[in-house]
Amino acid sequence: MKKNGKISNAVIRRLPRYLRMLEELSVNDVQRVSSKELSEKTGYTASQIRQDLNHFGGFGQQGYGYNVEDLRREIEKILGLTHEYRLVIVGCGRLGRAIANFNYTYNRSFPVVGMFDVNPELIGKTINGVQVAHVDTLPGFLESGEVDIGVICVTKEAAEGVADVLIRGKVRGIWNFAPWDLTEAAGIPVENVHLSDGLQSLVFYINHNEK
Amino acid sequence: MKKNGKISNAVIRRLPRYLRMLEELSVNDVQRVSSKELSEKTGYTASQIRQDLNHFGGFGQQGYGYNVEDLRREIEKILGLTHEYRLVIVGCGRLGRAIANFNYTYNRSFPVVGMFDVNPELIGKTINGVQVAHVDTLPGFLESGEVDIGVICVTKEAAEGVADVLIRGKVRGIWNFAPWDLTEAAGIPVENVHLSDGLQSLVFYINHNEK
DNA sequence: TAGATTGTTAATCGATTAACAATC
DNA sequence: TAGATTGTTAATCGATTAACAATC
Repeated sequence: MKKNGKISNAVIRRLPRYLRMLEELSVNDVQRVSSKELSEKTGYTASQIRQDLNHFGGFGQQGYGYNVEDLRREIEKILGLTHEYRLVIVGCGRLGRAIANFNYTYNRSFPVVGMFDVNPELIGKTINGVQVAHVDTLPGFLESGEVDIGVICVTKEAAEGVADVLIRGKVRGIWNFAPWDLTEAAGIPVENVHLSDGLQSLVFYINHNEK
Repeated sequence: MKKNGKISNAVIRRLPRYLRMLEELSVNDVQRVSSKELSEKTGYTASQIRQDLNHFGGFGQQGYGYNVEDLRREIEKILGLTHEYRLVIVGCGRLGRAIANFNYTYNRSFPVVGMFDVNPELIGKTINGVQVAHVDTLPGFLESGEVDIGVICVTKEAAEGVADVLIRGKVRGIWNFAPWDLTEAAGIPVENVHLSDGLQSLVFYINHNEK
């Protein structure tokens, strides 16, 4: 990071989007891209894009723009996507299995190394090559130190207990899909995904869609 | 809406969170709540909460606070959660089925009325009481006019085509889980859910978690 | 009434946009 | 060189926070 100041959350949230656009350009064998072109693709202003990227360093070249491959690699470096992050999924209902599959298909740098549930019908089953184990075995599994991120796909009621186990087991971050807010008081970064929040704001816009 | 000015996106995104807190209070038979208490629960400042709520009207009472039930109902009214929204899910892979199940379990005011796929192995199967049909039958199904929201759970490649069909079929909003940005140029509100964006910013914070 | 807490205005803060000199 | 486009500073805009009078 070039600048010393703290990078705002808003900037960080835009990086994955830049990355997606760059990957697309890369796939299409586009070599260079200007902030103006990125602006058209992302909907952010060209000014904002240049501003954002400059928080981390001068990746562009005056009169030319940005080299697609270089910029992609830089953003990957900034985010830390240069190596794998091992996931355990706790809760193997449909959502847990969907995440497992999603990661297996699109997100190869986030391998699922363990899956846990309490349901005897699921335990022992193999999902994308990973056998579901009982949650009671999770603390022992975490002792291996091989887990980076815990994914919580259990009910609201069970979520807090699972979070505790994951934190005690020293995972580095939590991706929480339970409808319950795990605060950063946890001491590790937490990404709370509230699917129905998004659906509810969609409903607001449906009802206020002037036209 | 009391005030005439446009309500900012940031405010709308906070409403579902307020609603969640109020539902919890309601379940616990709490009658009244102050902006200060809501502040502790949500992490937003009391000032911001009062500001937010006042965009829509004076729901509180000086010296007392807010009546939990009333406020809950008001926010539901603002969002438009006073009646059902019928969903069709396009793409019945694990993610589509997870959404179906999620809605079936937690979101009873968003009934899934149709599920569609192209995979012959899935067509005819019943998921939470809904039979999966071939996507080719989707335009006909939409003619009934009984669908409010289309949920896109197909691959990136197929997403645009599905969006076209949904828009032509006059759904009122789209909930898009495909890793592709459907712009609001669609003419109807769209909620793009990019699961991996969240995971990637989590990784950033994992790598920059000072402590 | 006194105490509490809202509704609302004003102050502050931060993020976005505009502008342009630097330079490839 | 001339044209293009960045990097960066300054201006603007909007959102958040602070403060307090209104009032239950």
